[in-house]
Parts: sequence; C-alpha cells; structure tokens
Amino acid sequence: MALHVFNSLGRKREEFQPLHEGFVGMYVCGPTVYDHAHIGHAKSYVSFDVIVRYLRYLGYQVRYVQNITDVGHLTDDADEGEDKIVRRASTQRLEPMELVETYTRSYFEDMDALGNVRPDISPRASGHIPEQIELIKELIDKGFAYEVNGSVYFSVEKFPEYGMLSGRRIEELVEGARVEVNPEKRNPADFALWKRAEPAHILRWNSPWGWGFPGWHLECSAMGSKYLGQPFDIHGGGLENQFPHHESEIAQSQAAHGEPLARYWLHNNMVTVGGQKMGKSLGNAIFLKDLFRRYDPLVVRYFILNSHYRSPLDFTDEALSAAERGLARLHNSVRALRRALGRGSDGPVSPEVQRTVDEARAAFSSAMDDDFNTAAALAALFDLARAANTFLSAGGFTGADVEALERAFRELGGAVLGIVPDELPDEAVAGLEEDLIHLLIELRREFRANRQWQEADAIRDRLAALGVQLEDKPEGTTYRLEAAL
RNA sequence: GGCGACGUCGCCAAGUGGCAAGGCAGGGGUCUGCAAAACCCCCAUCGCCGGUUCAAAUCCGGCCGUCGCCUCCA
Repeated sequence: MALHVFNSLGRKREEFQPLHEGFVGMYVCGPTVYDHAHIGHAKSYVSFDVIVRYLRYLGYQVRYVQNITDVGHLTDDADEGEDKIVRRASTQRLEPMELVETYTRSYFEDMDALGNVRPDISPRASGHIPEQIELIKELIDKGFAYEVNGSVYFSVEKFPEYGMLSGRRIEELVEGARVEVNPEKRNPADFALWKRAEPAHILRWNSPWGWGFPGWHLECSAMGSKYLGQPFDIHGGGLENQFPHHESEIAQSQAAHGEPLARYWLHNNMVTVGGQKMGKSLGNAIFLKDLFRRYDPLVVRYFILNSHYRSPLDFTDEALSAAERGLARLHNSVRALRRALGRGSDGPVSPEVQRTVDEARAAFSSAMDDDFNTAAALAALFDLARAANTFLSAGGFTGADVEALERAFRELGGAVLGIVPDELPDEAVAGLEEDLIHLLIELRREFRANRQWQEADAIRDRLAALGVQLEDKPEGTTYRLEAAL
C-alpha cells in the first residue's frame, strides 16, 4: 500500500505524491520562543518528527523546515495587543533577542531530549524581515493589501477562497467576531501584514511604510517559499492554528504568487490535562522540563505515539505510568536481543524468524502508510517483542536470527519511531557504578551458593530500592536500572 | 450563537460494512530457593434510541455527554 495522508485541505485521506520524485519539502509551524516548551509542543513536534523519519525511511530525501517565531506574535489577534516577545522581555528586563536566545536553546534542549531530529533549517522570523517586506510589497502591488497609517492589512474580500482550509465564510467571521474591530481595517476579518511601531517599541524595523514589525502570519509564507519553493509538499502545524494562522498564510501566499502554498496540510490535535484544555493563559500548562523530572522523555514520546496524531491526547499520571511500563516491556525485549548478539550458532536466518520479521515489518508499514498510524505500528512492535522473547527462551537460534530481530527493532522502533535508542539505559552504565554492581552481584552469588537466602535477598531488595533490579537467569544474574526509565 | 471533532474492556488506545489490534492493570498457570523478567491461558459487542443492509463499532437520523475552534496558544 502506498502512503496515504489526511489532508486538512479537503478533509480527506489522499495518496501522497511528492511534487518532485524522491524529494519532500516539509514546513512545520515552530514555537514562539517567549517561554519554555510544554507538552503541547511535545505532541506536535514528536508527531511531525515521526512523519519526517518515516518519509526518510521510505527513501525520500526530506528537507524539514521549522521556523522560530521571535517577533510579530501578538498577545491577541485583533492585531492590537502587544508583541509576546517584547512584553516578556520588558518584564524580565532583557533584550528581546536575549530572551529569544534563552528560550530557543531551551526549546532545542527539550526537543533533543524527546529524540526529535533537528529540522534541516530553523529560520527565525527576525532574520527574514526583507523577505517579508518584499511579500507585502507584492501584495500591495497586486491589490490584495492596503496601507493605513503606517500599517498594512490584507484584504480578505479580495481573496474569495479565504476560508478554504478551515471551512469558514468571511460573513460568519464578521458576525461572530467577539473582538473589537480595529477601525483601520476595511473589513473586520482583514489581518495585519505590517504593524506600525512607535519609537518606544524596541523590536522594530524600517520599511517602505515607516518603522514597524511584521504580522505573525507572514513569516511562514515568506520562509516556507524561500526554502522550499511554492508550492511545497507538506505544511504541518497544530489544529488550533488552522484558523486564522494557516488560513492567512494560504491567502497571502496564493495571492502573491498565484500558486497554492502547500499541497498537503497536516494538523495534529490538541493536548488536554486531566480532561481540560491546557493553555498558557489558563495556568495549567505542563512544561517539559518539569515533566522530565518525573518521566523519562522517551516515555513521554512513547505515550504520544501510542495515540494518533489527529486525536486529542489527555495527560494523566495514570496513563503516563502505564506508558512507562509498556515502553519498559519493549526495551526489555531489545535488551535481551542485544545480550544474545553474537551468542547464536552459525547459520542463516531460520524461516520462522524470517517470516516473523517480515510480518512485523509489513504490519508496521501498512500502519504507517495509513496516515501515520503510530498506535497500530506500535502494536506490530509488541507482537515482534513477544515473538523475539519466545525465540530467545526457546534457544537454538542462530546469530543471524538475533541480528535480524535486533535490526528490525533498531530500524522500526529506533530510526522511525525513535523510542528504541541504540544504547538502552542499563547499557550506558559504566565505570565505578558498574564495578560496584558487579561486586554486589558476585557477593550475592556466593550467599546463594551457600543457601543464605536472607542475605542474598537483602542485597537484591536494597539494590531494588536504589533502582537496580536484579534478574536471575540460567546464564547468570543481570541487572536493569529502573530509575533511569 | 456559528463551525468541527469525539464517545470502543477498570485505565490508555487501534479499528470507518463481514466474526473487536496492542499496551497497562487484574485473574489462573509455567519457570524460579523466593523474586524479577519472560512465556501460556482468561478478561469488551463498541454512549442511548431508531433506520438502511444478508451483514454496522463502522452508513443515515435523533438524543445525551465530552472536547476543541470562532480570541494568544503546538
């Protein structure tokens, strides 16, 4: 089966056909860096990370662009409000760019921890002011935009398709508008391309319309087409940005260039906390840096992938704890395989193992081909884990058997889903700690040989209390670090 | 008020016309000095009502409930 994706543009599943054979250009709306990343960011960027990884697994050369919004994102969308960055910077008495730098680094730190591959280009809005000004000029020249008092607005009436993505009509927007109408706008639904800024405004640039700063929607249009051309293949982002952000991107870009901005629009669903919407303004945001103190980032990643990217996801302790144990199961199986590497007999892969691996790969691919159904793909990995465990405990496997199984986990669970690292936690322990654990295991072995069960159990219990879980097996005692997972 | 999504086992979650994946938890076994891990077995007719169909969790209508967008947010 070929890859099918759910295109928000048209709201249906379509076969994915790249514009250029073998190449995919993908743009995902990045964060506005005025605070630390929260679990909403995690869901969004893990989802799109897996999409990028899977496209690469399929053999596409992907150019992944994800912007950093460091200017122009106002605190409300009536095109009034303050710039989020500026407001936060003045509160903290920082240069805006200083604030931006801090949170940009924090963002990448968290995304790295989650195992997301870095975008190929992370363009900043503030570094693309000339491109944005050019775009505005083009829109004015073509009659889609107008200037008032040093601000420029996009005229939605000039673009009849406005609403094509979100399924809204301009009239409805105007009627339902709860925000105060900006008197400068000809139509209340018009949106700002450029906002005039007074001298007191510290983040501003000179333009043909005087000093000011670009509107939020503009950056994605300018940077997306700059690095990926227009149209490009995939535009991703959060569902809440479908309107007005993405709708406005489409309008600007298509009005200016006469071509659609992107062919496939993918939207991930939202995160709730204990059943309630999470919002920075609601004060119930869970920051990743806090969450990572309680759960390994890979557990969070696994938890996210256990549901579909287009489904909402509710964060609860109970669900995360279950995810923790589920991921451990997968890791245990991979660990066992890796310990068995090189221990099998000579010979080719047995037909039975080959068939098991083939089936797992087929199930995995057909799940991922179906609009990136990671939950079903995970089920294929769990089936593989069970089979692998059975093969290992049955014995009589060849080295090639173990390699084939391990490779499947490394590629599907590792390269594609990113939840099976090349080095699992307990394999990373080294040095003094490792020597001490082995010393205790050796002592315990002697107690056991003398049937001094109390002493042996005490060692095991106390190690367990420290997060080191011992496991007695026919071939000897091994350990697992539970705290690390 | 307008638009949209969803409601599947105790919990999480796949499944969009043909006998309901997977994970966690639970019960019963095997292995083990005991554990742990692992393996085997057991554990749901899909919010409610009505309709279409040989056949519906899957399609249509109504109702109830939850969530989201329409205002900053991934």
